[in-house]
Amino acid sequence: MTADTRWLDEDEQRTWRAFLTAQRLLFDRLERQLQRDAGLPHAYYEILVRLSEAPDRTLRMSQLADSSLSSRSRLSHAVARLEAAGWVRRRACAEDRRGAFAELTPDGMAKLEESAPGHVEAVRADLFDALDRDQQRVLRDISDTLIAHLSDTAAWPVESDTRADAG
Amino acid sequence: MTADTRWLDEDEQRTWRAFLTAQRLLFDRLERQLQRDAGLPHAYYEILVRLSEAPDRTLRMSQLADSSLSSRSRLSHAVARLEAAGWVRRRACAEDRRGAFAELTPDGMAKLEESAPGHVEAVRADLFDALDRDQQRVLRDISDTLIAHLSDTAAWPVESDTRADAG
DNA sequence: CCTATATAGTTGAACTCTAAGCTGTTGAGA
DNA sequence: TCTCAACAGCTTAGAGTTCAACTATATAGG
Repeated sequence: MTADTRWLDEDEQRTWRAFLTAQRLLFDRLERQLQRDAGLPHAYYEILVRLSEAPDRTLRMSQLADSSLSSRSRLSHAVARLEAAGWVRRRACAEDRRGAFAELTPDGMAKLEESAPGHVEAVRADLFDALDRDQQRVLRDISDTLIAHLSDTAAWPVESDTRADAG
Repeated sequence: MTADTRWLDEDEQRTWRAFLTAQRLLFDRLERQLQRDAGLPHAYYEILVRLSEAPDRTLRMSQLADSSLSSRSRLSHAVARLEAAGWVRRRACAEDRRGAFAELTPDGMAKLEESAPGHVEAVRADLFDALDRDQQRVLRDISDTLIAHLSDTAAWPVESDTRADAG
C-alpha cells in the first residue's frame, strides 16, 4: 500500500498542527479539571453521565461501552472501580445470562451532580467562551461530518482494497 | 465558587457532544494506526517529528517537552524508551549542567521516515478527505482561536479571582 | 560568601489504557 | 440433539501517564 503518499501541503500541515495543538490543550485541561475537582478521569465521568440519562439509570455493559465510546475492556475496569467507590452497581441480566447491567446508585448520582457544575463551567470557559456563534455552528457541522465519515469508513484499510494502481 | 453554573443550552450541548465524539473517534483511530504500524504512541511519534525539525536534530529536554506538548515527566519516560530503542540519544549540556540534550539518531530518523507515510495517509483519509475547503479553513481558524484562548487563560481559576459578584 | 529559592530533569508508585486471551452463553444449522 | 461460531463480559500482562518527591545545578539577596 501507499505506493505514493498523499503528503499534506503547507496549508494542510498548519491546519493539522493547529487542530492537534488546540485539541490537546483543551482536553488535557478538562481532564485535569475533572481529576482535580472530582477525582475522576473524563472517561469515568462520561460513564456516569450516560447512566444518569438511561431509563432506570441502567444500561447493559455493551450499550454503555458504545455510548461512552469505551472499549469493552476499559469499561470493565472502569465499572470495577466505580463499583468499588459505590457509584455504580452491577446486576445480573435474566434474559441473557452472559450479560450484565450497570446501574447508577444514588451515591453515584450525587457524585455526578456534585461534579457537573465545575466541569460544565470549564467546558464553557475553555471552549464556548472563546468561539463566536458562527464558529460554534461550524464546529458542530464539522464534527457531525467527521462522525459520519469515521463511522462509515473501516478503521483500517481493508485487505481486498489493495490495488495495483494508485487509483 | 460557581455560585451559578452557566449550564449549556440544548444547542451547545449538542455541539459539545458532537465535538467530543468526533475528536475521540479521530484520535483513537490515529493512535491505533500508529501503534499498529509503527509500534509507537502518537506522543512518541511527535517527539521524533520535533527532533527531526530541530537544528542538528537536537533539542533541550525542556524545549522538546514544550514543543511536543508533553509534561517533563512524560518526556523523561518517553526519551528513556526511545533511547533504549536506539532512536534518540541523550547528551550532556555544557552551559547548564542541570540540562540535557536529546538528539535524534540516524536510526531514529529512519524510523520516522518509515512511519510517516502511513500516518500522513491516515490523517488525510480520516480528516481531510471528509472536509471541504471551507470547513478546513474554519477548522484552522477555530483551532488558532482556541490556542490563543487557552494560552492566555490560566489553567485553573486563580484563587484571588474569587469575587463576590458573578461579574 | 552563604543561604534561599528557582530551575532542569529524573524517579517511583498509583492509576488507566490496550491487546489478547479466557469463560460462559446463546443461537443457528446439521 | 449436537456442534460450533458469535457474542458478552472479564482477566491478565504490559505499556503510558500523572503526581509528588527527589537530585543537582543555577541564581538572587543579604
